[in-house]
Amino acid sequence: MKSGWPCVTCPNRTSGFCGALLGKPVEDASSDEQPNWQHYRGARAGEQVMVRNQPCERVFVLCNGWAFRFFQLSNGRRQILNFVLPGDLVSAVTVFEERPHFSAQALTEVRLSGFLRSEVQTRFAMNPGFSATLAKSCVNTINDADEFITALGQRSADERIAYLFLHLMRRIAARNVVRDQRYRVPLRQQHIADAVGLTPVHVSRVLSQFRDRGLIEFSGGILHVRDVPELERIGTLN
Amino acid sequence: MKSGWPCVTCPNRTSGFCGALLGKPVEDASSDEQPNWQHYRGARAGEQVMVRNQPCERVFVLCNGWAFRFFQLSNGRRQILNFVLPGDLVSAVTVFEERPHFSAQALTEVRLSGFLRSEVQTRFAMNPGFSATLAKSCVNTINDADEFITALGQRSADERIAYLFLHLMRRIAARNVVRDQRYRVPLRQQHIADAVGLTPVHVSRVLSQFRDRGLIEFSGGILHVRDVPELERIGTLN
DNA sequence: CGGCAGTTTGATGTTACTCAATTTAAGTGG
DNA sequence: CCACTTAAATTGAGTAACATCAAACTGCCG
Repeated sequence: MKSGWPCVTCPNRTSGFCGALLGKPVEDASSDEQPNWQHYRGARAGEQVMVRNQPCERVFVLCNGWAFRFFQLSNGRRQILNFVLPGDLVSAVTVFEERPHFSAQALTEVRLSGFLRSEVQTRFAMNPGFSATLAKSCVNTINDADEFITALGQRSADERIAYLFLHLMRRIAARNVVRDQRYRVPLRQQHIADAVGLTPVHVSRVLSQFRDRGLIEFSGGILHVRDVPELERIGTLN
Repeated sequence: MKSGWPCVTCPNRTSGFCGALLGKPVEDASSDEQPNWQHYRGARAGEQVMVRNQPCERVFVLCNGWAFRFFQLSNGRRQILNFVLPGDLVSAVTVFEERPHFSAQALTEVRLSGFLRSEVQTRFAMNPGFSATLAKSCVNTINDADEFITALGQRSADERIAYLFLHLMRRIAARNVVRDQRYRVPLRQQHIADAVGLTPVHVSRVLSQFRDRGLIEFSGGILHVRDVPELERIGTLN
Protein backbone atom coordinates (compact mmCIF):
# COMPACT_ATOMS: atom_id res chain seq x y z
CA MET A 1 0.00 0.00 0.00
CA LYS A 2 2.89 2.38 0.81
CA SER A 3 4.89 3.65 -2.12
CA GLY A 4 8.62 3.74 -1.58
CA TRP A 5 10.84 2.39 -4.31
CA PRO A 6 14.08 4.17 -5.11
CA CYS A 7 13.74 7.19 -7.31
CA VAL A 8 15.94 6.81 -10.35
CA THR A 9 16.03 10.46 -11.23
CA CYS A 10 17.14 11.69 -7.85
CA PRO A 11 20.05 9.72 -6.40
CA ASN A 12 19.76 8.78 -2.75
CA ARG A 13 16.07 9.48 -2.64
CA THR A 14 12.99 7.35 -2.67
CA SER A 15 9.74 8.12 -4.37
CA GLY A 16 6.57 6.43 -5.39
CA PHE A 17 6.14 8.64 -8.37
CA CYS A 18 9.43 9.70 -9.75
CA GLY A 19 10.60 6.22 -10.67
CA ALA A 20 7.45 5.30 -12.49
CA LEU A 21 7.54 8.53 -14.36
CA LEU A 22 10.76 7.70 -16.19
CA GLY A 23 10.34 3.97 -16.38
CA LYS A 24 14.06 3.13 -16.53
CA PRO A 25 17.19 4.43 -14.85
CA VAL A 26 19.07 7.13 -16.68
CA GLU A 27 22.49 5.59 -17.25
CA ASP A 28 24.53 8.69 -17.78
CA ALA A 29 22.69 11.58 -16.21
CA SER A 30 25.80 13.74 -16.01
CA SER A 31 26.31 14.15 -19.77
CA ASP A 32 24.16 16.42 -21.89
CA GLU A 33 22.69 13.37 -23.62
CA GLN A 34 19.93 13.88 -21.11
CA PRO A 35 16.66 14.22 -23.03
CA ASN A 36 15.23 17.70 -23.07
CA TRP A 37 11.88 16.52 -21.76
CA GLN A 38 13.50 16.20 -18.36
CA HIS A 39 15.65 18.76 -16.62
CA TYR A 40 16.64 19.83 -13.15
CA ARG A 41 16.02 23.05 -11.40
CA GLY A 42 17.11 24.34 -8.03
CA ALA A 43 15.66 27.00 -5.77
CA ARG A 44 16.73 28.62 -2.53
CA ALA A 45 14.76 28.75 0.67
CA GLY A 46 11.84 31.15 0.35
CA GLU A 47 11.96 31.28 -3.41
CA GLN A 48 8.69 30.97 -5.30
CA VAL A 49 8.81 27.94 -7.57
CA MET A 50 5.32 28.15 -9.04
CA VAL A 51 3.03 31.15 -9.41
CA ARG A 52 -0.75 31.02 -9.48
CA ASN A 53 -2.23 31.26 -12.99
CA GLN A 54 1.17 31.57 -14.58
CA PRO A 55 1.52 28.98 -17.37
CA CYS A 56 4.18 26.36 -16.81
CA GLU A 57 5.01 23.69 -19.36
CA ARG A 58 6.63 21.30 -16.91
CA VAL A 59 5.49 18.93 -14.22
CA PHE A 60 7.74 18.95 -11.18
CA VAL A 61 8.82 16.29 -8.75
CA LEU A 62 10.65 17.42 -5.64
CA CYS A 63 14.01 15.64 -5.40
CA ASN A 64 15.18 17.08 -2.12
CA GLY A 65 14.30 19.75 0.41
CA TRP A 66 10.80 20.81 1.42
CA ALA A 67 8.29 23.06 -0.33
CA PHE A 68 4.65 24.00 0.11
CA ARG A 69 1.65 24.90 -1.98
CA PHE A 70 -0.41 27.91 -0.90
CA PHE A 71 -2.98 30.56 -1.71
CA GLN A 72 -2.09 34.18 -1.16
CA LEU A 73 -5.12 36.26 -0.16
CA SER A 74 -5.62 39.92 -0.85
CA ASN A 75 -5.88 40.72 2.86
CA GLY A 76 -2.28 39.64 3.34
CA ARG A 77 -3.05 36.24 4.75
CA ARG A 78 -2.05 33.01 3.14
CA GLN A 79 -3.30 29.47 3.43
CA ILE A 80 -0.76 26.69 3.14
CA LEU A 81 -2.54 23.88 1.31
CA ASN A 82 0.04 21.19 1.91
CA PHE A 83 3.72 20.50 2.33
CA VAL A 84 5.68 18.83 -0.44
CA LEU A 85 8.32 16.32 0.65
CA PRO A 86 11.10 14.68 -1.35
CA GLY A 87 9.74 12.30 -3.97
CA ASP A 88 6.36 14.03 -4.14
CA LEU A 89 4.84 15.43 -7.24
CA VAL A 90 4.39 19.11 -6.38
CA SER A 91 0.79 18.70 -7.49
CA ALA A 92 -0.87 15.99 -9.56
CA VAL A 93 -3.09 18.68 -11.02
CA THR A 94 -0.15 20.11 -12.98
CA VAL A 95 -0.14 16.97 -15.15
CA PHE A 96 -3.46 18.07 -16.60
CA GLU A 97 -3.54 21.83 -16.21
CA GLU A 98 -1.06 24.28 -17.64
CA ARG A 99 -1.88 27.08 -15.22
CA PRO A 100 -1.81 26.13 -11.57
CA HIS A 101 -4.56 27.57 -9.41
CA PHE A 102 -2.09 27.80 -6.51
CA SER A 103 1.41 29.07 -5.84
CA ALA A 104 4.33 27.08 -4.47
CA GLN A 105 7.37 28.13 -2.50
CA ALA A 106 10.58 26.45 -1.39
CA LEU A 107 10.83 26.03 2.36
CA THR A 108 14.48 24.97 2.31
CA GLU A 109 16.92 24.87 -0.55
CA VAL A 110 15.31 22.45 -3.02
CA ARG A 111 16.07 20.50 -6.14
CA LEU A 112 13.27 19.82 -8.60
CA SER A 113 13.02 17.48 -11.51
CA GLY A 114 10.84 18.90 -14.29
CA PHE A 115 9.20 16.88 -17.05
CA LEU A 116 7.53 18.28 -20.15
CA ARG A 117 3.79 18.03 -19.66
CA SER A 118 3.24 16.80 -23.23
CA GLU A 119 5.59 13.90 -22.60
CA VAL A 120 4.00 13.08 -19.25
CA GLN A 121 0.56 13.07 -20.85
CA THR A 122 1.72 10.71 -23.58
CA ARG A 123 3.01 8.31 -20.96
CA PHE A 124 -0.18 8.74 -19.02
CA ALA A 125 -2.15 7.56 -22.06
CA MET A 126 0.24 4.73 -23.00
CA ASN A 127 1.59 3.20 -19.84
CA PRO A 128 -0.92 1.56 -17.51
CA GLY A 129 1.58 1.31 -14.65
CA PHE A 130 2.23 4.98 -14.93
CA SER A 131 -1.46 5.86 -14.96
CA ALA A 132 -1.93 3.77 -11.84
CA THR A 133 0.86 5.59 -10.06
CA LEU A 134 -0.58 8.93 -11.01
CA ALA A 135 -4.04 7.82 -9.95
CA LYS A 136 -2.62 6.82 -6.59
CA SER A 137 -1.09 10.25 -6.23
CA CYS A 138 -4.49 11.85 -6.90
CA VAL A 139 -6.21 9.54 -4.45
CA ASN A 140 -3.68 10.38 -1.74
CA THR A 141 -4.10 14.07 -2.38
CA ILE A 142 -7.87 13.84 -2.11
CA ASN A 143 -7.77 11.68 1.02
CA ASP A 144 -5.34 14.05 2.69
CA ALA A 145 -7.46 17.03 1.71
CA ASP A 146 -10.55 15.43 3.24
CA GLU A 147 -8.75 14.89 6.53
CA PHE A 148 -7.36 18.36 6.48
CA ILE A 149 -10.77 19.89 5.84
CA THR A 150 -12.06 17.97 8.83
CA ALA A 151 -9.23 19.15 11.03
CA LEU A 152 -9.87 22.78 10.08
CA GLY A 153 -13.63 22.56 10.32
CA GLN A 154 -14.07 20.61 13.54
CA ARG A 155 -10.98 20.72 15.70
CA SER A 156 -9.48 23.12 18.26
CA ALA A 157 -6.08 24.79 18.01
CA ASP A 158 -4.35 22.06 20.06
CA GLU A 159 -5.88 19.34 17.99
CA ARG A 160 -5.06 20.93 14.66
CA ILE A 161 -1.41 21.38 15.54
CA ALA A 162 -1.16 17.84 16.92
CA TYR A 163 -2.79 16.62 13.73
CA LEU A 164 -0.33 18.47 11.54
CA PHE A 165 2.65 17.05 13.39
CA LEU A 166 1.30 13.51 13.26
CA HIS A 167 0.63 13.86 9.57
CA LEU A 168 4.15 15.10 8.89
CA MET A 169 5.67 12.44 11.15
CA ARG A 170 4.01 9.70 9.14
CA ARG A 171 5.22 11.13 5.87
CA ILE A 172 8.76 11.61 7.12
CA ALA A 173 8.86 8.11 8.60
CA ALA A 174 7.84 6.68 5.20
CA ARG A 175 11.01 8.17 3.69
CA ASN A 176 13.65 8.22 6.40
CA VAL A 177 14.71 6.20 9.35
CA VAL A 178 13.57 8.03 12.46
CA ARG A 179 15.58 7.62 15.60
CA ASP A 180 14.59 8.61 19.07
CA GLN A 181 11.37 10.27 17.86
CA ARG A 182 13.28 13.22 16.42
CA TYR A 183 12.06 14.56 13.08
CA ARG A 184 13.58 17.22 10.88
CA VAL A 185 10.68 19.59 10.22
CA PRO A 186 11.97 22.79 8.60
CA LEU A 187 9.03 25.01 9.51
CA ARG A 188 8.77 28.32 11.33
CA GLN A 189 5.79 28.88 13.61
CA GLN A 190 4.44 31.18 10.92
CA HIS A 191 4.17 28.21 8.53
CA ILE A 192 2.30 26.14 11.08
CA ALA A 193 -0.02 29.08 11.64
CA ASP A 194 -0.67 29.51 7.92
CA ALA A 195 -1.31 25.79 7.50
CA VAL A 196 -3.77 25.27 10.34
CA GLY A 197 -5.46 28.66 10.25
CA LEU A 198 -4.19 30.23 13.48
CA THR A 199 -2.08 33.26 14.32
CA PRO A 200 1.63 32.74 14.99
CA VAL A 201 1.06 34.13 18.48
CA HIS A 202 -1.45 31.45 19.28
CA VAL A 203 0.73 28.74 17.76
CA SER A 204 3.52 29.86 20.09
CA ARG A 205 1.23 29.55 23.10
CA VAL A 206 0.04 26.09 22.12
CA LEU A 207 3.57 24.88 21.49
CA SER A 208 4.86 26.11 24.83
CA GLN A 209 1.87 24.54 26.52
CA PHE A 210 2.74 21.24 24.76
CA ARG A 211 6.31 21.65 25.94
CA ASP A 212 5.21 22.26 29.53
CA ARG A 213 3.07 19.14 29.40
CA GLY A 214 6.08 17.10 28.29
CA LEU A 215 4.42 16.30 24.99
CA ILE A 216 6.73 17.63 22.30
CA GLU A 217 9.56 20.06 21.82
CA PHE A 218 9.83 21.97 18.60
CA SER A 219 12.71 24.35 17.94
CA GLY A 220 15.53 24.81 15.51
CA GLY A 221 13.66 22.83 12.90
CA ILE A 222 13.67 19.67 15.01
CA LEU A 223 10.48 18.11 16.27
CA HIS A 224 11.12 15.90 19.26
CA VAL A 225 8.11 13.88 20.33
CA ARG A 226 8.29 12.85 23.98
CA ASP A 227 4.83 11.33 24.33
CA VAL A 228 3.59 9.76 21.12
CA PRO A 229 0.41 8.15 22.51
CA GLU A 230 -0.75 11.39 24.05
CA LEU A 231 -0.04 13.31 20.86
CA GLU A 232 -2.08 10.75 18.96
CA ARG A 233 -4.88 10.96 21.47
CA ILE A 234 -5.10 14.70 20.88
CA GLY A 235 -4.47 14.82 17.16
CA THR A 236 -6.25 11.80 15.76
CA LEU A 237 -9.53 12.42 14.00
CA ASN A 238 -12.62 10.25 14.41
CA MET B 1 -14.00 23.92 -20.02
CA LYS B 2 -17.43 23.24 -18.56
CA SER B 3 -18.73 19.69 -18.81
CA GLY B 4 -22.37 19.35 -19.73
CA TRP B 5 -23.28 16.78 -22.34
CA PRO B 6 -26.40 14.70 -21.86
CA CYS B 7 -26.03 11.75 -19.55
CA VAL B 8 -27.05 8.61 -21.38
CA THR B 9 -27.57 6.52 -18.27
CA CYS B 10 -29.89 8.92 -16.54
CA PRO B 11 -32.66 10.23 -18.76
CA ASN B 12 -33.34 13.96 -18.58
CA ARG B 13 -30.08 14.68 -16.84
CA THR B 14 -26.77 16.09 -17.92
CA SER B 15 -23.38 15.03 -16.74
CA GLY B 16 -19.78 15.35 -17.68
CA PHE B 17 -18.93 11.97 -16.33
CA CYS B 18 -21.82 9.64 -16.68
CA GLY B 19 -21.95 9.76 -20.46
CA ALA B 20 -18.27 9.15 -20.93
CA LEU B 21 -18.44 6.27 -18.52
CA LEU B 22 -20.66 4.18 -20.72
CA GLY B 23 -19.52 5.43 -24.06
CA LYS B 24 -22.75 4.68 -25.91
CA PRO B 25 -26.46 5.03 -25.18
CA VAL B 26 -28.16 2.00 -23.72
CA GLU B 27 -30.83 1.22 -26.29
CA ASP B 28 -33.24 -0.77 -24.19
CA ALA B 29 -32.60 0.04 -20.59
CA SER B 30 -35.99 -1.15 -19.42
CA SER B 31 -35.47 -4.84 -20.24
CA ASP B 32 -33.30 -7.09 -18.14
CA GLU B 33 -30.82 -7.29 -20.98
CA GLN B 34 -29.14 -4.52 -19.06
CA PRO B 35 -25.58 -5.61 -18.38
CA ASN B 36 -24.94 -6.55 -14.78
CA TRP B 37 -21.97 -4.21 -14.56
CA GLN B 38 -24.38 -1.34 -14.37
CA HIS B 39 -27.44 -1.08 -12.16
CA TYR B 40 -29.59 1.51 -10.49
CA ARG B 41 -30.18 2.14 -6.87
CA GLY B 42 -32.45 4.53 -5.04
CA ALA B 43 -32.28 5.97 -1.54
CA ARG B 44 -34.54 8.13 0.56
CA ALA B 45 -33.65 11.42 2.18
CA GLY B 46 -31.33 10.88 5.11
CA GLU B 47 -30.37 7.36 4.11
CA GLN B 48 -26.71 6.43 4.23
CA VAL B 49 -25.55 5.38 0.76
CA MET B 50 -21.91 4.68 1.54
CA VAL B 51 -20.26 3.77 4.83
CA ARG B 52 -16.67 4.53 5.77
CA ASN B 53 -14.33 1.54 5.42
CA GLN B 54 -17.09 -0.71 4.26
CA PRO B 55 -16.11 -2.43 1.02
CA CYS B 56 -18.22 -1.55 -1.98
CA GLU B 57 -17.72 -3.12 -5.38
CA ARG B 58 -19.44 -0.40 -7.33
CA VAL B 59 -18.67 3.14 -8.41
CA PHE B 60 -21.67 5.45 -8.17
CA VAL B 61 -22.83 8.38 -10.20
CA LEU B 62 -25.67 10.46 -8.82
CA CYS B 63 -28.52 10.62 -11.32
CA ASN B 64 -30.83 12.87 -9.41
CA GLY B 65 -31.30 14.43 -6.02
CA TRP B 66 -28.55 15.71 -3.74
CA ALA B 67 -26.15 13.83 -1.47
CA PHE B 68 -23.05 14.65 0.56
CA ARG B 69 -19.82 13.02 1.64
CA PHE B 70 -18.82 13.38 5.30
CA PHE B 71 -16.72 12.23 8.21
CA GLN B 72 -18.44 11.29 11.43
CA LEU B 73 -16.31 12.12 14.48
CA SER B 74 -16.38 10.31 17.78
CA ASN B 75 -17.37 13.49 19.63
CA GLY B 76 -20.66 13.54 17.74
CA ARG B 77 -19.67 16.19 15.27
CA ARG B 78 -19.50 15.62 11.57
CA GLN B 79 -17.68 17.39 8.79
CA ILE B 80 -19.40 17.57 5.43
CA LEU B 81 -16.64 17.24 2.85
CA ASN B 82 -18.68 18.23 -0.17
CA PHE B 83 -22.10 18.10 -1.73
CA VAL B 84 -22.82 15.74 -4.62
CA LEU B 85 -25.08 17.09 -7.35
CA PRO B 86 -26.77 15.26 -10.22
CA GLY B 87 -24.24 13.98 -12.74
CA ASP B 88 -21.38 13.91 -10.23
CA LEU B 89 -19.37 10.88 -9.42
CA VAL B 90 -19.94 10.48 -5.67
CA SER B 91 -16.17 10.33 -5.34
CA ALA B 92 -13.48 9.73 -7.93
CA VAL B 93 -11.52 7.92 -5.24
CA THR B 94 -13.99 5.02 -5.35
CA VAL B 95 -12.74 4.14 -8.84
CA PHE B 96 -9.43 3.10 -7.29
CA GLU B 97 -10.25 2.19 -3.72
CA GLU B 98 -12.65 -0.48 -2.60
CA ARG B 99 -13.15 0.91 0.88
CA PRO B 100 -14.07 4.55 1.02
CA HIS B 101 -12.43 6.58 3.76
CA PHE B 102 -15.62 8.66 4.07
CA SER B 103 -19.34 8.08 4.41
CA ALA B 104 -22.07 9.44 2.16
CA GLN B 105 -25.69 10.26 2.81
CA ALA B 106 -28.67 11.21 0.66
CA LEU B 107 -29.90 14.73 1.29
CA THR B 108 -33.09 14.31 -0.74
CA GLU B 109 -34.51 11.24 -2.34
CA VAL B 110 -31.83 10.15 -4.81
CA ARG B 111 -31.22 7.82 -7.69
CA LEU B 112 -27.76 6.39 -8.21
CA SER B 113 -26.20 4.58 -11.11
CA GLY B 114 -23.64 1.98 -10.00
CA PHE B 115 -20.90 0.50 -12.15
CA LEU B 116 -18.75 -2.47 -11.29
CA ARG B 117 -15.34 -1.18 -10.28
CA SER B 118 -13.55 -3.89 -12.26
CA GLU B 119 -15.33 -2.79 -15.42
CA VAL B 120 -14.63 0.88 -14.75
CA GLN B 121 -10.96 0.13 -14.23
CA THR B 122 -10.78 -1.78 -17.50
CA ARG B 123 -12.22 1.18 -19.31
CA PHE B 124 -9.89 3.47 -17.44
CA ALA B 125 -6.94 1.49 -18.82
CA MET B 126 -8.32 1.13 -22.36
CA ASN B 127 -10.19 4.27 -23.26
CA PRO B 128 -8.17 7.49 -23.36
CA GLY B 129 -11.26 9.68 -23.49
CA PHE B 130 -12.56 8.02 -20.40
CA SER B 131 -9.27 8.47 -18.56
CA ALA B 132 -9.32 12.13 -19.45
CA THR B 133 -12.82 12.56 -18.07
CA LEU B 134 -11.87 10.81 -14.88
CA ALA B 135 -8.73 12.89 -14.60
CA LYS B 136 -10.82 16.02 -14.97
CA SER B 137 -13.05 14.85 -12.17
CA CYS B 138 -10.00 14.37 -9.91
CA VAL B 139 -8.63 17.76 -10.84
CA ASN B 140 -11.94 19.44 -10.02
CA THR B 141 -12.13 17.66 -6.71
CA ILE B 142 -8.62 18.77 -5.76
CA ASN B 143 -9.17 22.34 -6.86
CA ASP B 144 -12.41 22.56 -4.93
CA ALA B 145 -10.77 21.05 -1.87
CA ASP B 146 -7.97 23.63 -2.00
CA GLU B 147 -10.48 26.47 -2.08
CA PHE B 148 -12.49 24.93 0.69
CA ILE B 149 -9.42 24.51 2.88
CA THR B 150 -8.67 28.18 2.35
CA ALA B 151 -12.20 29.19 3.26
CA LEU B 152 -12.07 27.16 6.48
CA GLY B 153 -8.57 28.23 7.44
CA GLN B 154 -8.68 31.94 6.72
CA ARG B 155 -12.24 33.24 6.56
CA SER B 156 -14.87 34.42 9.04
CA ALA B 157 -18.32 32.91 9.51
CA ASP B 158 -19.97 35.40 7.12
CA GLU B 159 -17.37 34.78 4.47
CA ARG B 160 -17.52 31.01 4.74
CA ILE B 161 -21.28 30.91 4.34
CA ALA B 162 -21.19 33.36 1.44
CA TYR B 163 -18.48 31.23 -0.12
CA LEU B 164 -20.54 28.06 0.23
CA PHE B 165 -23.58 29.65 -1.39
CA LEU B 166 -21.55 31.05 -4.28
CA HIS B 167 -19.94 27.69 -4.82
CA LEU B 168 -23.30 25.92 -4.90
CA MET B 169 -24.82 28.61 -7.11
CA ARG B 170 -22.12 28.07 -9.72
CA ARG B 171 -22.61 24.34 -9.69
CA ILE B 172 -26.38 24.58 -9.92
CA ALA B 173 -26.18 27.14 -12.72
CA ALA B 174 -23.98 24.74 -14.71
CA ARG B 175 -26.81 22.18 -14.67
CA ASN B 176 -30.07 24.09 -14.62
CA VAL B 177 -31.49 27.28 -15.93
CA VAL B 178 -31.68 29.73 -13.06
CA ARG B 179 -34.40 32.33 -13.09
CA ASP B 180 -34.63 35.37 -10.91
CA GLN B 181 -31.62 34.34 -8.82
CA ARG B 182 -33.58 31.60 -7.09
CA TYR B 183 -31.77 28.32 -6.48
CA ARG B 184 -33.12 25.06 -5.11
CA VAL B 185 -30.69 24.21 -2.31
CA PRO B 186 -32.10 21.36 -0.21
CA LEU B 187 -30.05 22.01 2.92
CA ARG B 188 -31.01 22.56 6.54
CA GLN B 189 -28.99 25.05 8.58
CA GLN B 190 -27.41 22.05 10.27
CA HIS B 191 -25.88 20.98 6.96
CA ILE B 192 -24.45 24.41 6.34
CA ALA B 193 -23.03 24.36 9.85
CA ASP B 194 -21.43 20.95 9.34
CA ALA B 195 -19.97 22.00 6.02
CA VAL B 196 -18.36 25.27 7.06
CA GLY B 197 -17.44 24.34 10.62
CA LEU B 198 -19.88 26.48 12.61
CA THR B 199 -22.73 25.75 15.01
CA PRO B 200 -26.28 25.80 13.68
CA VAL B 201 -27.06 28.59 16.12
CA HIS B 202 -24.39 30.79 14.63
CA VAL B 203 -25.43 29.91 11.09
CA SER B 204 -28.93 31.08 11.97
CA ARG B 205 -27.59 34.40 13.22
CA VAL B 206 -25.47 34.98 10.14
CA LEU B 207 -28.36 34.11 7.82
CA SER B 208 -30.78 36.45 9.55
CA GLN B 209 -28.15 39.16 9.45
CA PHE B 210 -27.77 38.55 5.69
CA ARG B 211 -31.54 38.76 5.36
CA ASP B 212 -31.67 42.06 7.27
CA ARG B 213 -28.99 43.45 5.00
CA GLY B 214 -31.07 42.54 1.95
CA LEU B 215 -28.42 40.16 0.73
CA ILE B 216 -30.07 36.78 0.52
CA GLU B 217 -33.07 34.89 1.78
CA PHE B 218 -32.81 31.21 2.52
CA SER B 219 -35.77 29.19 3.66
CA GLY B 220 -37.82 26.25 2.60
CA GLY B 221 -34.91 24.91 0.57
CA ILE B 222 -34.89 27.96 -1.71
CA LEU B 223 -31.95 30.31 -1.86
CA HIS B 224 -32.94 33.71 -3.20
CA VAL B 225 -30.02 36.00 -3.86
CA ARG B 226 -31.04 39.66 -3.81
CA ASP B 227 -27.58 41.23 -4.10
CA VAL B 228 -25.17 39.09 -6.11
CA PRO B 229 -22.28 41.59 -6.26
CA GLU B 230 -22.29 42.09 -2.51
CA LEU B 231 -22.44 38.34 -1.88
CA GLU B 232 -19.46 37.92 -4.18
CA ARG B 233 -17.59 40.72 -2.45
CA ILE B 234 -17.99 38.90 0.84
CA GLY B 235 -17.53 35.33 -0.28
CA THR B 236 -14.86 35.48 -2.96
CA LEU B 237 -11.42 34.35 -1.95
CA ASN B 238 -8.24 36.20 -2.92
C1' DC C 1 28.67 45.04 19.35
C1' DG C 2 24.50 46.08 16.65
C1' DG C 3 20.78 44.56 13.82
C1' DC C 4 17.27 41.56 12.49
C1' DA C 5 14.06 37.76 12.23
C1' DG C 6 11.67 34.84 15.04
C1' DT C 7 9.59 33.80 19.42
C1' DT C 8 7.54 34.76 23.85
C1' DT C 9 4.62 37.23 27.07
C1' DG C 10 0.92 40.24 28.73
C1' DA C 11 -3.29 42.89 28.32
C1' DT C 12 -7.39 43.53 25.96
C1' DG C 13 -10.99 42.76 22.27
C1' DT C 14 -13.90 40.00 19.25
C1' DT C 15 -15.83 36.08 17.38
C1' DA C 16 -18.17 32.22 17.76
C1' DC C 17 -19.73 28.56 21.21
C1' DT C 18 -22.81 26.86 24.85
C1' DC C 19 -26.94 26.45 27.21
C1' DA C 20 -31.67 27.24 27.60
C1' DA C 21 -35.99 29.02 26.39
C1' DT C 22 -39.21 30.38 22.70
C1' DT C 23 -41.14 30.68 18.21
C1' DT C 24 -42.02 29.03 13.73
C1' DA C 25 -42.78 25.59 10.34
C1' DA C 26 -43.97 21.01 8.77
C1' DG C 27 -46.29 16.94 9.13
C1' DT C 28 -50.14 13.61 10.84
C1' DG C 29 -54.25 11.78 12.04
C1' DG C 30 -58.87 12.71 13.19
C1' DC D 1 -59.71 21.96 8.10
C1' DC D 2 -58.06 21.85 12.65
C1' DA D 3 -55.75 20.10 17.02
C1' DC D 4 -51.62 17.67 18.01
C1' DT D 5 -46.81 16.34 17.43
C1' DT D 6 -42.25 16.94 16.17
C1' DA D 7 -38.36 19.01 13.85
C1' DA D 8 -36.18 23.22 12.68
C1' DA D 9 -35.13 27.95 13.38
C1' DT D 10 -34.70 32.00 16.28
C1' DT D 11 -33.42 34.71 20.32
C1' DG D 12 -30.96 36.01 24.60
C1' DA D 13 -27.40 35.70 28.14
C1' DG D 14 -23.13 34.14 29.60
C1' DT D 15 -18.57 32.08 28.41
C1' DA D 16 -14.50 30.20 26.11
C1' DA D 17 -11.32 30.33 22.41
C1' DC D 18 -8.64 32.70 19.64
C1' DA D 19 -7.26 37.33 17.61
C1' DT D 20 -5.07 41.70 18.05
C1' DC D 21 -1.82 44.96 19.63
C1' DA D 22 2.38 46.06 21.66
C1' DA D 23 6.44 45.27 24.14
C1' DA D 24 10.28 42.43 25.57
C1' DC D 25 13.26 38.76 24.79
C1' DT D 26 16.31 35.24 22.18
C1' DG D 27 19.51 33.60 19.03
C1' DC D 28 22.06 34.29 14.98
C1' DC D 29 25.03 36.58 11.78
C1' DG D 30 27.70 40.20 9.98
